[in-house]
Amino acid sequence: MATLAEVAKHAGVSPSTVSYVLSGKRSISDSTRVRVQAAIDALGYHPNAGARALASSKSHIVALVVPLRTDLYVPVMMQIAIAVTTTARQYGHDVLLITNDEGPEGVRRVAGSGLADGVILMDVELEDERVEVLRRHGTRASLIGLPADPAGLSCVDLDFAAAGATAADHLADLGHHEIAFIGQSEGVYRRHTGFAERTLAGFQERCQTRGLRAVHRPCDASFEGAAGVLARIFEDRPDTTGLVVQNEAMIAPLLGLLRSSGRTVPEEVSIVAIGPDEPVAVQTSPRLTTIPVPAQELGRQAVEMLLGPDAGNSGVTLLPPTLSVRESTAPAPGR
Amino acid sequence: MATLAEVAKHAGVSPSTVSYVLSGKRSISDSTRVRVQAAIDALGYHPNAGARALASSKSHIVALVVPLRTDLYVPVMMQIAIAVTTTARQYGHDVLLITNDEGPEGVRRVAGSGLADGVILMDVELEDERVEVLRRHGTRASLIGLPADPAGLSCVDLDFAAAGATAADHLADLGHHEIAFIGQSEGVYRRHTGFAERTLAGFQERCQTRGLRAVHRPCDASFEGAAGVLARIFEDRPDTTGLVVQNEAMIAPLLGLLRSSGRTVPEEVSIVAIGPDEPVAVQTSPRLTTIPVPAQELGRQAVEMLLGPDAGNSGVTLLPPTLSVRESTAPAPGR
DNA sequence: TTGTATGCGTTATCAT
DNA sequence: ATGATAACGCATACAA
Repeated sequence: MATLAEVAKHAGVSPSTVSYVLSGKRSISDSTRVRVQAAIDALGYHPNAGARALASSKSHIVALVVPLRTDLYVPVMMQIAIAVTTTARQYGHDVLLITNDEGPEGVRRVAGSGLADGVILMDVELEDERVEVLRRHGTRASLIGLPADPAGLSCVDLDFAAAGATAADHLADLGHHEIAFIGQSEGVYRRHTGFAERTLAGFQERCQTRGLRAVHRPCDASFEGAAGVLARIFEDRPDTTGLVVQNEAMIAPLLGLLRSSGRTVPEEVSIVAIGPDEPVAVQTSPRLTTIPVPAQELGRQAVEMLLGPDAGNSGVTLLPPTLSVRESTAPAPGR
Repeated sequence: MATLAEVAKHAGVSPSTVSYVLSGKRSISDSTRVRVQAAIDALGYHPNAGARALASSKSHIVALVVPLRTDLYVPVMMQIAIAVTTTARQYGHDVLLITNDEGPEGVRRVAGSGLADGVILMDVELEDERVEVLRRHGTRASLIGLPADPAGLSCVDLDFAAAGATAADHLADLGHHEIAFIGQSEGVYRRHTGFAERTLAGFQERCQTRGLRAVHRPCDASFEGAAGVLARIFEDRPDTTGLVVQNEAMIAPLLGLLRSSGRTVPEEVSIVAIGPDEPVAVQTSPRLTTIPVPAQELGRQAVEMLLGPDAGNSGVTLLPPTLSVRESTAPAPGR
């Protein structure tokens, strides 16, 4: 591995000149720049990451902390992770993957060792130990999701409350009166996962203002779970004509169950899905009306908050939900 | 940030002693070890990653190169990524995420800069430029998947040929005669993606020995794709009673289509799925008979080959397929 | 516009 | 069993 010093010798300049050619932090005459560049190419020089990190006390690495739970939908995480990685590259940074089985200790480790310049937290909980570690440590961080107290932090998330409200509105506009919210598994609510609670709150509030009768049913990620929930809904409230589903894994089973129970979508039952657009919504029949979670945008903005032009400005960014009307929603029957 | 030198002063020992307490590379009297440890705790010392990497020329980081294509099933990658990360941690390593949009250059970057000690390649193609970069560079690497020439490389993969054969066997054992293989999208085969070709080859060969009539149909990841393929299969060969599906995203649509076209599973049509077990197979109705891709095991072994006790031994590890018989396969009708 | 010299925090070699 | 100290490769403040 060639070193900067060797490049300098080869080009007949001083080491600092080579360094400045690389960093562009001071002006270099064209002639020497060319010579240096030639030497770099000739020797196949690559700056040593460790040395660079030591000298500049910047690792050019951001840590991405991902949950390893299986009860939240995986493609969203993957999309976020990829968006984070590609965006970080645009700022000359790499991404270190930290799984949450290390807990807060993982965050302490990467922050304390200077391994990462900044940390991105996914799947933030309302009271999150990792956030405390970051605060104490003074590490630059950005969160995807909202903790109970976001003071001094950079956070970005979908405005799930608005998403819930939008779903209710859409069904109300179509003349539905009895609707049901099929949510995540109970554990998610028990952990007080922010996004789930906010969606539900926004949904319920809007149902009230619009005069809709609504029920909430958590749903385990299994065929039985879906079957049980669905049966219960139509037993308790046979006149239910609208479903809001925030449980992407259950979309396919749900559609199958509705079909085999003889309820047509959207003629008899309308469905609005809150979740990832990509894999599921467009592969179903009928195609789903959705309020997509903008995974890519979340990842991008998280990095932007960390490394972008006005990094350091703490604050909460709530992305407005969008409604993609497809084929799974229609006017309520008998209207 | 406390430094090693400060810890040394605080403990009244020399810097090297502290270093050796940390690394355990030479014997230390209990008394000083305790004093040093106390100083470490008192100052909240964490070794600086950059300095450590510079001095030891080991970053304790492995790079994981993930594809960003959307036509291969995402959960498998996520499972592999997580397995890689947790296993790497057991060896005291972290994982750097590299997306394949950087191409071979990304590999060159992390290897050349010493950012990573080793590289794990996912979604390896038969002729893979990245492999050449690694070879030239002499970087330690392990591949998940098989290149055309694996000489000198550590590779691990599911034995997809055996998997294809196992699927054929299972259907043959059940008395099926006309069967169809629903594969990945055409692009995957055009790129000569190893696993797809090997599965198909193993399948076709075994069909021949067992006297089965078989057709292969690539399938795009869309509802229309599934519908078209299915229609074509039953038009060309109305007596088809067995389906082998290696396209996890299409499982749900396929089941839906079969149901709405009045073909019952498994009474009239049997289905064997080759793909991830977790999310899809157990959420369907009926539950799918599968030959699972052991994502976790693949990730674990890839790390093991890189960092484990006998790392450096190049060689190809083909994991034997397993067959999970569930509810989607039954004896051929009329037997 | 370019060169010189020092320091970054560890590891590891050589002493003792 | 422990201490001194020279690398490690680069960035940057200071000179010229």
